[in-house]
Amino acid sequence: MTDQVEGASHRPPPVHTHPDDVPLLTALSALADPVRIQLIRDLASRPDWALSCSNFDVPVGRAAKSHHFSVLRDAGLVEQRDQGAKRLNRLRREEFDARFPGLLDLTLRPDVTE
Amino acid sequence: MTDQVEGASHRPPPVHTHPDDVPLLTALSALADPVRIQLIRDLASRPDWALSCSNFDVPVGRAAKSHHFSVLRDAGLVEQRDQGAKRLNRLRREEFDARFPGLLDLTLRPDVTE
DNA sequence: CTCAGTGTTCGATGGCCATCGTACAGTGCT
DNA sequence: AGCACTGTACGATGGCCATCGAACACTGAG
Repeated sequence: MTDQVEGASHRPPPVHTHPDDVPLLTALSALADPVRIQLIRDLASRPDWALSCSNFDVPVGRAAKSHHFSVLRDAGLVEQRDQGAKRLNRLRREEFDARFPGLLDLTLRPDVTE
Repeated sequence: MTDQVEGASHRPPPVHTHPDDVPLLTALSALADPVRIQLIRDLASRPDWALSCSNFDVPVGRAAKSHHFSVLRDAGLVEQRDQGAKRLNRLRREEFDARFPGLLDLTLRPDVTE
């Protein structure tokens, strides 16, 4: 029925951590990984909620990918929303930037990769 | 004689990497460590060349400390200069900030530690 | 209901890294 | 020369983490 009101989701929604509750060390550790940097950049190149987890092109299996998204959620970098079987993603640009000014911009700059 | 000209140092000078040659991932990995963050903060709280390696109050032995300074050098964060038996340190504020704007400021902010 | 697709969880594994103790090399002082 | 101090190099160790395969749960479609 494509019902938006009677959600009745029989699946635990993803647990999020707000950037304001994230220690600096956690944020830096989350960003200090090539796969996660790639995920963030891919995410930034598309509109919010445009990509589900399986749409990301990274050289790891589903299990590892799921793990990486968990790390990104805990670091306040990514928000997830369930829609059907898919789990849609959004980069928490403004909130994360308010907590760690400039850090996300730095990560998204293509020239610092060398 | 406390000669400044006839240095004749029989010791290999420390190898440095300029921040411009440092990939983002290297910089983030270097900063994603509690001991190194402490070293950087201690360094920032004193004038340039004021501290030798042994002066830092970090809960690790000499060997580990030496390793950490090596990592910081490779990440373009610290410059070292030999003076006698001591090895003096300087935080490469401007150069590093030119390459990764805001990253060092973020690391030095005391409130993001939580 | 069955099936294909999506994502999480679990246990196991391999590798990287922070740390330590020790030995060693310079340096300056007596 | 002898000594105390500073820092590095080396080998070993322990722990953490990224990854995988497999099993499982949920979803929407046929």
